[in-house]
Amino acid sequence: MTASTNRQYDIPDLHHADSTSKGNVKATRRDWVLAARSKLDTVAIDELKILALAEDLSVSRSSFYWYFNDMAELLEELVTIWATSTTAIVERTLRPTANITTACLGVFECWSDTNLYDPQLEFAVRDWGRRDDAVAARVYRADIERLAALAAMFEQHGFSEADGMVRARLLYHSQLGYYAAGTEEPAEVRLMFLPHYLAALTNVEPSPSELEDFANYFRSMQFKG
Amino acid sequence: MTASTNRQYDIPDLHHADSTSKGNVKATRRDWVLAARSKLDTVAIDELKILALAEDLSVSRSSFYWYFNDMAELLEELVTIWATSTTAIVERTLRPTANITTACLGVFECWSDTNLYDPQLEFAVRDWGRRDDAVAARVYRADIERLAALAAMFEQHGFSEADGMVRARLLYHSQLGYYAAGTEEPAEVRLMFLPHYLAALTNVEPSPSELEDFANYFRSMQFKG
DNA sequence: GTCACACTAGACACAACTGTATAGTGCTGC
DNA sequence: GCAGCACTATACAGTTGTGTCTAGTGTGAC
Repeated sequence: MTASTNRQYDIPDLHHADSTSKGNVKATRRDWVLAARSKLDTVAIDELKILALAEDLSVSRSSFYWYFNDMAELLEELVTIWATSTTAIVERTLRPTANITTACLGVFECWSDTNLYDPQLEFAVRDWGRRDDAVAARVYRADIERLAALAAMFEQHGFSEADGMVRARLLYHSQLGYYAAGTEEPAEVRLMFLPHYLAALTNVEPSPSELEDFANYFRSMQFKG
Repeated sequence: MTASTNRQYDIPDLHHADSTSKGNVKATRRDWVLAARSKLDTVAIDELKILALAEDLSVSRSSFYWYFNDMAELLEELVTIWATSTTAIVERTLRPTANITTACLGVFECWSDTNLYDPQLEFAVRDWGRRDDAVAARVYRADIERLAALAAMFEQHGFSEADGMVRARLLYHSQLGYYAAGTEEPAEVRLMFLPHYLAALTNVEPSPSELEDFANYFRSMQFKG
């Protein structure tokens, strides 16, 4: 392979507007990653083409090979980014909460914020896993971890082990299924269904103030893109 | 991975064992379709290659062009096959049933039988829809139709319109999510969770005899693979 | 000002795949 | 037993993608 591994970049949070104004730079490593992510709405993750990304960035292909050895390296970075969503979910299941309703609403925050959980990337990786065993194993572990965390959350609020697991699955799988179906609804429609969802999931009627708090949070997120 | 696949199979509805024993025939149109379907575990539907299928069938590419104008025509056939699953689901929601539990169990029959509902094909088409608008529109209509049928089923058993819709979504989306997560569990494990699922979905405890009947049906299906 | 560094352009060789054109090949029916 | 239909093999030209190599180019440091 090429020896072009001179990087100073550090993607991790992918923030900070590029201060890389030095040299003859047209596309940064981060630009390539972002170009890849935004291509996922028209191309499967394992069918991303260097040429196509180069055209999107108005740069020649050779720029790519400066930052990455090959496409596999870029894809690895995408999967790494995807993996952070598991942390976000698990973190919320561990928050101390007054009741199961607010506990669930805490998790729902993830589905409100594409910085925490990006459905497009989620399904891109998941689809890839359906064809690639190594990716499938990582997706599998993530699912196990998420479900275990959610089940523990239900148990924490008095549900039996089996019942907690089923409700964890209902919550998680129905959310996955919601995105799998590609449902796109206005925020207000989603909020309208919310109390019924919560009631079915928790067996407890949510209180108006709980709903109100979440609705405010949810609406505020819609504007941040 | 050899291609010595002398099949006698019969997966979907397109039946009738090929009486085409005439002439110099090595691969029938149906063989091409089946080869495509069985490739979906390693290749995205819109990335199927004629060359690869030909190798699987131990036949030259030109055979393909005798049966199809191009790959688009084969894919159209796959989507047509996929579409039959909607009919299977809707048909079951319309069956007269004594209570909501048996009504749900009727629908669950679809998830037990890959002739009625093939998760692999389902997600292959769905993934494709995520990148192709025309396919997305067909998937969207199928989801609407399935959800409306399920919601009507709940309403038929006394649920309010909003509650029926939410429970229809929970049932359908959680099933989609279950497959999206690629969960593979032994039949007995799935049956163990079943009563809890039903209770959460319907708000009614299922009776032992209802569970028993379904378990027998479900187990019998596992061997037909 | 000029030099080195960090990056980029363009060209080349190669591989995979598509669609078409042409020349078979082996049952089946008569 | 042979004519013809239904299908198949092989060859060719064209497209799209990859990875590598070599020769740049603009900017900041000195």
